[in-house]
Amino acid sequence: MKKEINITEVARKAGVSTATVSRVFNNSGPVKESTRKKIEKIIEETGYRPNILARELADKKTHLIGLIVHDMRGEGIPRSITGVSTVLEENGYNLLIACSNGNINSEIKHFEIFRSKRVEGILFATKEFKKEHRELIKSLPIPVVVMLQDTEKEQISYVTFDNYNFGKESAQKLIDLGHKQFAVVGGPMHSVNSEQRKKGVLDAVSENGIAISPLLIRHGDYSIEEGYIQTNKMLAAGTSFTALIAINDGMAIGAVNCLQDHGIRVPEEVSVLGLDDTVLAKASRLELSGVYYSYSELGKESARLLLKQIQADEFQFDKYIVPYTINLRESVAKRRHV
Amino acid sequence: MKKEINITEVARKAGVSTATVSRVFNNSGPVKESTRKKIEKIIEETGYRPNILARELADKKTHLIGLIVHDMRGEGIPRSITGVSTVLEENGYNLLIACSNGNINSEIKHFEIFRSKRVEGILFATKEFKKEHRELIKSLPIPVVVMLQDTEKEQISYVTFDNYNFGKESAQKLIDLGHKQFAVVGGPMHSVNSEQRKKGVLDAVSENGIAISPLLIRHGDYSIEEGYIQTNKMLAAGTSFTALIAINDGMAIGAVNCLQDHGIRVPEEVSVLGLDDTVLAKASRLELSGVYYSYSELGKESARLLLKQIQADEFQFDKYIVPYTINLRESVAKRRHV
DNA sequence: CTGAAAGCGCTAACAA
DNA sequence: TTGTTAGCGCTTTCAG
Repeated sequence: MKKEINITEVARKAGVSTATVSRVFNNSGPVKESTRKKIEKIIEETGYRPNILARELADKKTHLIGLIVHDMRGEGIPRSITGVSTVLEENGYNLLIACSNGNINSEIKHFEIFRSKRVEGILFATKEFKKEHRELIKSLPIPVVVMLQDTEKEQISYVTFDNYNFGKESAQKLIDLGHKQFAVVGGPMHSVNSEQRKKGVLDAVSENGIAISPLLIRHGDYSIEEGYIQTNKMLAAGTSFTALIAINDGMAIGAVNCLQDHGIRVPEEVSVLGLDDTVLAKASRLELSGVYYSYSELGKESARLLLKQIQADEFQFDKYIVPYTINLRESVAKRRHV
Repeated sequence: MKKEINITEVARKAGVSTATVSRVFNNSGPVKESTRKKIEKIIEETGYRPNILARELADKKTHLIGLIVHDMRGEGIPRSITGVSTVLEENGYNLLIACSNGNINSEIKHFEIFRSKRVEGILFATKEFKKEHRELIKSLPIPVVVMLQDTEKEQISYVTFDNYNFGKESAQKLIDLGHKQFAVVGGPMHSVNSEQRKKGVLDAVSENGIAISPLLIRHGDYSIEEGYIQTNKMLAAGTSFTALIAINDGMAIGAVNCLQDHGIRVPEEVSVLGLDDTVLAKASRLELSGVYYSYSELGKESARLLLKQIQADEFQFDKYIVPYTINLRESVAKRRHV
């Protein structure tokens, strides 16, 4: 195993001082052309690479950002990470990643490790934002930006999607198409994002003076299977509906499958819309309607917000809401037989 | 912005030397109970966290692993990363990630950066393994493990799937079901993984004395759309087939869609198999057959291999082939009308 | 049981 | 144009 060579070694071989080598490497001062050449030759020959740690220790800048995520399955987070990575690279920062698997102890541990590693800021995505998180983050001497959660009331900087509003606007679109009987398949009730979307939907509905049966509000775990199961239960309930909104596209697919298995035509009899628009939407035969929001953009903005705070050397509360687009496709139609 | 406090500061406040504080923090030497208590109190009060950089500089161990990937869309790589992350965490290592977007200059740059950051080893996933990669890696003073590529002939350690064999075995299964007329939708021809799978399929076919028309060997970019388009072209060619193998499940879905649009029943008239088994396979109405291999396992094994080399302090060539399972489901049937 | 001091590799201020 | 030196924060002998 070859060893890395250090600056002293290079200096010795070149018969100069370390300061001169440093000047050559960083172009940080005048060096006579001949000595520069000589040193460059040695660097070339030895394959010398400065030990950045030493430099970082000296000027107390690591150019390191820590990212803690709870899960990397699903297409959202990886795309966000790509966005983060892009912006960091443009700014000469590196990315330290930890995956907590939703375990709060693991999250806390990684905040600690990252702090010890002297990252200059932390990006944090968790399933559920708890009091412990708030306290931990408030006690940190470096800025933190929360991703995919609304931490407005904790006054911690965040970047997220406009869950409430696109939920509301989506429902309004269906209402505008004449729909009056709704069914909703929400996500897990402890998920803030899912609940916000659901609230948007329900608010739109009630603001239009439409009632919705509690039997037609169900919850699933985002999977295709659950979409199927919950839709099945709603059909069994016997209360009819002409529009179904699922909190994500996986469950929307399950819903379509279930409806079709019951001989119910989509969209002629029931329109289906997912509040989400991932690769899954494209896999289904029927072109599924959905709401698109860019995870990559979310990652980029999160990184930008964080770098801004690092550069400003202060943590002002800040936030960014990523825009969305509602894509109505095959699975949605005007209500018939009005 | 609060500042991080250092060991000297703690020592001063406690009225002891830095050596003693260090001993307390690391439990690395005898300390009188009363002084220990005193120091622990100060640590608690000040929230002191040692600067790991300094420690790392001192003992030349960063406990850092670098990971360079070309792309994080798709479900494979993120799952691999999770696997890597799990193993590294168990072993007290941290993960530095860079996304190259398949750009070779970016890849090289990150090898450089990681080396300067004194990572102890590098995991590398790229689309196409080039001569430049080989040379760069051979010149590095730290071990590298290549993921998702067979770098046997370059004698660089790697972890990958058994592409050739599962391609071959899958085709054999269909042959055993009586199929004699095959169609194949391969991936991009420059993709080694895809070509290996294809070769496996073709070898199985020819070893069984079956001929396959060149018109029924096509290539697509892995997307559902391309699966559709290429299948369409094969149907247009007029040569009939009873079994279609797509190099991944996305294209298999496209193929199924296309066949059904032509009124061809799956699997009654044509069996369809994807050499891949992701979330997409589950999204299709028809239960798609596929080959499953664990990306998470791939990540874990890659990390283990790398750590082993780091600990052994030598780069012996090593490799690991992740096992697979062939899952025949609804989309595959015995050949009828034999 | 505790402290003084050297050293990890590099940068930057100050001299020469 | 170049070298000397101090110092970044920590660990680790070596003395006491």
